[in-house]
Amino acid sequence: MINEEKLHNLRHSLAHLLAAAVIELYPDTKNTIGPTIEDGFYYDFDFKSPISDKDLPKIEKKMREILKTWKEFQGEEKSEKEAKEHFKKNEYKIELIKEIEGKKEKITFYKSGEFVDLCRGGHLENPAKDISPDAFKLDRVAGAYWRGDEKNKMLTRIYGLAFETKEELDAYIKQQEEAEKRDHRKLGALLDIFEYDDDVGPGLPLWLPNGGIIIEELEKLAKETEFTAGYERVRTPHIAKESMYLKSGHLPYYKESMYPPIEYEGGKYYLKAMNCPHHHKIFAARPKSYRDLPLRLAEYGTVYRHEKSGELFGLMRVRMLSMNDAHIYCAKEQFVSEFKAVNEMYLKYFKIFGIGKYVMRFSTHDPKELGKKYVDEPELWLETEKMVREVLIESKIPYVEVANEAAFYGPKIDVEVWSAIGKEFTLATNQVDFAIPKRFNLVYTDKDGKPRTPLCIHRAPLGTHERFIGFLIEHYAGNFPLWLSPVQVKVIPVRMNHNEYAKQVFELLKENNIRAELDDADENLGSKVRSAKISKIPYWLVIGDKEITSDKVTLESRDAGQLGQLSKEELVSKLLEEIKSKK
RNA sequence: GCCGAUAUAGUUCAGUGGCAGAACACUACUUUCGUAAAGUAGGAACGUGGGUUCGAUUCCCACUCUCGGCUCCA
Repeated sequence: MINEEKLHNLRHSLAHLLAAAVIELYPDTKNTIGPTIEDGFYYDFDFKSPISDKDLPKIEKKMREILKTWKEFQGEEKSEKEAKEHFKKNEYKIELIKEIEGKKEKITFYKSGEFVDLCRGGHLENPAKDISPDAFKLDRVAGAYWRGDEKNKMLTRIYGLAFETKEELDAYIKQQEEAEKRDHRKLGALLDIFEYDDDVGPGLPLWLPNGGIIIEELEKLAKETEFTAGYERVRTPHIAKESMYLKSGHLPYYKESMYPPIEYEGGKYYLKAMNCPHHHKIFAARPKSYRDLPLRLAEYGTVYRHEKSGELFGLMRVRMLSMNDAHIYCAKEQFVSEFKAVNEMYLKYFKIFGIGKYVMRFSTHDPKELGKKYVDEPELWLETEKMVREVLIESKIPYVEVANEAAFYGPKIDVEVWSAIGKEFTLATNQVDFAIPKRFNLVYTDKDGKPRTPLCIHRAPLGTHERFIGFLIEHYAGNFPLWLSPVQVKVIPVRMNHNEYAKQVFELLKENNIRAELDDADENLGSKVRSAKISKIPYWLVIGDKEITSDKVTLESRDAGQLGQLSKEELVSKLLEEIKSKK
């Protein structure tokens, strides 16, 4: 088994090799940086004329040629002057050299064959011997901004896959192909869950009936859970006047991702991109006492965000989102227990859905950005961040803390998950807001008769329908548990003359609110079973002479195979029990 | 938004400067069948707008959508 450092060195050496091959084939190209990544390496270049993935085989061939001549890596320390002289035509390297110099670190060059690069080291001793020429593959070409900043020039990034052996590379490629099969975009079409239409617009999904059922079930779960937890449901309009977003302070921070306003009778109306201000207005609609707190206002609120065209991705990144939103208004003393209760709700949901692989990301502010990216309340930032951190530690929830990623109005905790093809997404969010209630002059009368401003917790444990269902499709690979399955049972008569009895069973299931479908097509049994399996339906019933004679049904399961004969009553109670258990 | 790629029936994929092909799905008929595809027939497509050409789905240009990334995000 190769150790991590060796694999890193292998990939890092290959990045050098890629740069060497590119420079040899395209001599006027400027090479920039080339780190290793999870499955290989990449290198960013500034090409004089653009290249495409059609050029990769040629580059790959050149790499293999050069590899034979690379018997060692020689490191050498250079002065700033020598380094700048060597890279005088490459402004990117000059920038890096200045940076290294600024940090008072050593400048080192590494040379293999004819190729020299600015590098801090970490290579194989003998690339020609230690790199298997068929265990790497140039994967794709992509654009990437210099230093990851969209204000900078766009460079051309070449990605490569690299492993110790060809077998590992092949296994990795195979595994990626398997993962693509559970891609929610593919399964979403196969299972008739959602669709896009050019006339409706990009990022605006149409939920087909099967998607509609999943949405209804999720909302039912949320409504029941929130009712028990003391939330109250509200409803708010989809548009609002500009003045509200000016008051909330959202407009300067959010204008880019809001749809342009509708001008009407001299006023500007915006499509809402968040529900918070509307809920704040509901808080303000009646005078509040400390006895009204905590006040928990919930709504599956639909919002519109004009995400950049290149950012759209299946159901995971869309322009219309229905959010499992709620705002909890509480006194400072109530904050910890409320925040804890919200966390517990998250964990309860994750248990229901069997979500185990996620990261809790605690995002805090950056004092340097106060007044710019974040509201200028240095003490409140520190105070609320401390409270959140303590709740996390006390609840023993593993988390990572990242600075400079908070919302503009307070710290937040995001739940990060990965899509089938490896993209990272925030599935759910839980945010503290100490700023906007003040801007809206939200107050309650405290015990001492004085007005006080409440804290606000924004929370959306089920995220948005779009992203959550996109995630669930991949999480279950389309094999939804019974309670979420659009079709729960398919009734399959063996021959046409069994249709009548099958229809009776079908009606019985429907009377019990079980989502059944009757397949009375003039087809043979094998073909009907096949279509039930392809649609990933959790249960089907086979009805033929045997069943009619015994007045029973034969139950079969997608996950557990043949379950034998049951009476109709047993069938209904078994299914209802499983639906109720949400297993 | 930026860099690169793609676009042919509902889906997966062929193909061509001169009448557009398959499989599955769909519809009808035949068949009446016990566990992942019965048979026959039929309807159904070259993303949009320009250009080159006697003629463009094919070549060129622009746009749009989608895909792979970057940036951003629930």
